[in-house]
Amino acid sequence: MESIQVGNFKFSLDLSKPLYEQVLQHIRQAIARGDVQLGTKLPSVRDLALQLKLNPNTVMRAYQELDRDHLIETRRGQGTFITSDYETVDQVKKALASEAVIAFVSSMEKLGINRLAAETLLKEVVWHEYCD
Amino acid sequence: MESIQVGNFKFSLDLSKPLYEQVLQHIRQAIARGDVQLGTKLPSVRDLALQLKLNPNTVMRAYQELDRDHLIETRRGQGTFITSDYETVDQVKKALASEAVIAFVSSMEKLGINRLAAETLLKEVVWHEYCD
Amino acid sequence: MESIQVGNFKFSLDLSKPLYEQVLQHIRQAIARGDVQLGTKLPSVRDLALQLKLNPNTVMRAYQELDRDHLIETRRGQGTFITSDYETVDQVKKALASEAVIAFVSSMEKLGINRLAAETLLKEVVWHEYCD
Amino acid sequence: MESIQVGNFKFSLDLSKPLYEQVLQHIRQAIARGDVQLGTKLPSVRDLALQLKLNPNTVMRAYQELDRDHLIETRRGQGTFITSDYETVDQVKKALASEAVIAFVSSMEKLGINRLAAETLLKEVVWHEYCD
DNA sequence: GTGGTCTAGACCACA
DNA sequence: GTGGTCTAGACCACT
Repeated sequence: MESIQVGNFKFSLDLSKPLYEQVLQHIRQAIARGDVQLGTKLPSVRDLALQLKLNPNTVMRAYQELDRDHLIETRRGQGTFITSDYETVDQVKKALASEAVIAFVSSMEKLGINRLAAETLLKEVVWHEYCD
Repeated sequence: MESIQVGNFKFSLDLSKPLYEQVLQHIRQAIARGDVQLGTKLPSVRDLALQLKLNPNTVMRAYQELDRDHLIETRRGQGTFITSDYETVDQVKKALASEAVIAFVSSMEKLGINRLAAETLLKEVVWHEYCD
Repeated sequence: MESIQVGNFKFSLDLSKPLYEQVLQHIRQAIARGDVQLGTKLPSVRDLALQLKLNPNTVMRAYQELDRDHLIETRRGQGTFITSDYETVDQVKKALASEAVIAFVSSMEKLGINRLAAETLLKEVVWHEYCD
Repeated sequence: MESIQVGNFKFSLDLSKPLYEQVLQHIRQAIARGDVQLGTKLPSVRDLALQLKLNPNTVMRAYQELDRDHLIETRRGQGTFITSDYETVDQVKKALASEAVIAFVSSMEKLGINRLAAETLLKEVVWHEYCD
């Protein structure tokens, strides 16, 4: 799993998920995390595809989906830009966070792990992470 | 999303993921949760397929993947049985739990949400759940 | 994999191969190895099935195949007996041995392992076995 | 038993074992033997199926099992490739070789053939092979 | 009766 | 174009 830096974005792609989805997620997370300034220009589809060694269609699809969520906007002849609307970014961030939380709680329930045990597990992981 | 009860198993299938995987997960979770007794016979491939309105091959694939993880074992001409080895079950349960925890923590990190904020989110969800 | 002693025969059954074949092999090997005296009476089908917790049909099939090779013979109303013909036993033994040798050499060839390397591997295994 | 050449692979299929397993083994052995270069593209599922006169599903199953062992990797929409990781190949090769050796030694023991006699048999076979 | 293999053919997602 | 999933239905081996 190689990691490639393009502008302010860091991409690491593997085969476990669709490539367009991974590209999409990396960009979305960078925006949500605040790693990139709102209103900034994104690399062109062709450029990013070249650097990530991907088919332009793959990058295009990632951009399209981000556009659909209004996280980025394409201006004819000028390129693709990150939205300037903080509200949108915040909403997306909250939605993603909420999704992750729900997925986690749901997993614990499906495995029959109660809240206390789940919290213990969480602490263990956080603890291990600090060891790295 | 209809829910179907077969023996001690409850299945609810949708189209978001491969059917065989959903069947697999339901059975695996039931075993991990301790809902079914170890060593018990599973419904036959044909039987489960009939009740879930699936093709036998789809059910079979779920069974085969569980077999590879040693959570179930197939005895020629007799049927398919849940493993009697508690160790295996426990390991699988721990692996699944750990996977979920790591996915959650990773999501939070990718979104730039720190531990405190993450915990707050978790509590909110639990609170909402009680409302349902 | 539990091991069960019945008369002079030791059976250890698993799920990797057909049960009737495993029963057949255990008996055949015991005869080839000289562990049981020629002309001796075998346990009855019902008896062996009971002790091995198998379906009588399974044991029956094993006996039938051994009968086909004239390694055992069933005498109406008296039971099943190991052949008294040493020639037959010797031929079967040689055939099985030859089969094993050919399988081994074939495997090595298919993996592109030459004779020298194969011999080295063989010695390693034998050496490890002595450690046990 | 006809033999079919496809790219750098030679397939000869019979009815003694599942077809998907034979396909799997031929590819695995070719990789272990070093007959094909690591990182190379395999024939597409449909293509190989066509040439071997098999159903695509049969070929796919062979590919999937090889994928699980990390001997090959499938890249969405692009095709199936032999792993580039020499380590994995080497491990698999060693495992297969070891398996064959153990099977052989075990057979000899079960037949009550001692080491010296086994070595004699081995030499005979090699001798016969040169006659062919 | 059980599971396992195989075929034929449809439909989908991805690049 | 690629692989992945699913169905329908046949046939086989084992118990």
